[in-house]
Amino acid sequence: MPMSAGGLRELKKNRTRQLIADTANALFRARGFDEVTVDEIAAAAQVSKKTVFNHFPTKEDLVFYRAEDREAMSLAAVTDRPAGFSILDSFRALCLAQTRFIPGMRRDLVHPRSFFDLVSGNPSLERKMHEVNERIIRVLADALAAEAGAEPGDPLPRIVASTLVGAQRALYRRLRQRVREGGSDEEIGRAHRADVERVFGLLGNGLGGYPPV
Amino acid sequence: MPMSAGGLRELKKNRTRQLIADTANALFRARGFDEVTVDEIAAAAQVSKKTVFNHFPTKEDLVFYRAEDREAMSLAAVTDRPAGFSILDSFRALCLAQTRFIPGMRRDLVHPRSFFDLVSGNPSLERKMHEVNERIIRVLADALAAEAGAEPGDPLPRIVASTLVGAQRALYRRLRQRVREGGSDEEIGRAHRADVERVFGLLGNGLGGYPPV
DNA sequence: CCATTTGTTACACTTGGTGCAACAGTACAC
DNA sequence: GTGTACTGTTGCACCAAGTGTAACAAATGG
Repeated sequence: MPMSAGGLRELKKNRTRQLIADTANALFRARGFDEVTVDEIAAAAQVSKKTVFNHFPTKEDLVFYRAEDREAMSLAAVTDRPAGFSILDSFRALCLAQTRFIPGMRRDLVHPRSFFDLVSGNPSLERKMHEVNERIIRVLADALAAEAGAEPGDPLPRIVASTLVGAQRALYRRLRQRVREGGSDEEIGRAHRADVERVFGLLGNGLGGYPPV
Repeated sequence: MPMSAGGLRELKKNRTRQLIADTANALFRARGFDEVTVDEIAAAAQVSKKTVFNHFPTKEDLVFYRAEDREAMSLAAVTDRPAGFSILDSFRALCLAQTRFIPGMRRDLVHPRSFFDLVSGNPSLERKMHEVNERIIRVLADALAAEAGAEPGDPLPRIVASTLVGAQRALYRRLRQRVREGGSDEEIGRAHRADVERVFGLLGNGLGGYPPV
């Protein structure tokens, strides 16, 4: 009989998975994505190459293996929102809360190769990132369609989803840029909140007036 | 001395390029993307494998080698619009004009493997498509930022660009779906125009009220 | 006709990724 | 405990995408 969780087998499997991911990312950060081969990763993690690919279907997945978190958060902003909150409100709240990533961003920036540096400038990793993004949009769009009771094929849910995720991403990027440029948490937080209000002001009132004359 | 165009060498080069692309796409349509190797393409086009990769950096580029067209069209909607037209107006016009793709869609649908079938369901091609898309968004965002006189790092142009391109894509998909479901050009055109108005109505008036209660 | 440029080729090589059969440790039933 | 089914890991052979390089051949310009 199969057992789903809690067993010793499951535990070891997860350990192996984590070990592989950690080993790989340490190597990537030290030397860059393309400069590390899967054979090396396997050797460093003392595991066979086949095992690496058993856990991660592609080399890129070794970098993005936590992408589900972001997906879950975006989705929760839709499904678990308090009564009276519009979806736009929820996403605004989600974006305002991005300031909690500031410490992590600061930590990331001291690395010789930040996570961002790793991804940006590497075509295959950028592709993978867009893929992850697109998946989030799709999931969100489905949730929106369900809530709106949209008929199948209705393009609106997808457009709204793509807009919201796009806004979230752009604001995240902007925030990281602000952190990179320096300043206290308070200053950055204030500026970020202003960004969020500006963006959601536009989204709330319509794009027709953009750019302003 | 180098010569940019018109020479015999240039001509032959373009011929080779076209030949390779045509041969490849014919094979892809006949048997599917993964079921055709680059070696086969090279053999069928009577060209060396290296030559294929000289013209197209990746196998996926053989499918998307016309992507620049879409990019140019989206960009023109911003830069070449008549006075008094907002960007939103231009994109609405661009989306309304999508009905001109209906004949092409009809032709595509009779193929054993339509272009859409080729891409959808193939992870690497989907990734490539998202990459192309993201590039269009970036180019458009830059144009928007320039026009709006936005300061560097401003997230707004990117968000607007991502929304507009997302809308364009979703409406295109919807249109193709309508074509697939059948109906006269008039019926489909009418339905499409209604879709466009609905979408741009929402974008013009703000997303706050979505979904309606 | 000669010299230069440049697209094409052959070939060896690296690397990501798969399929398969064998192996080893875990789970479980008795 | 012991046997047995399950499942994660392994080694290995193999495929295909993509690169580097040096040689080749056609076009260009003088």
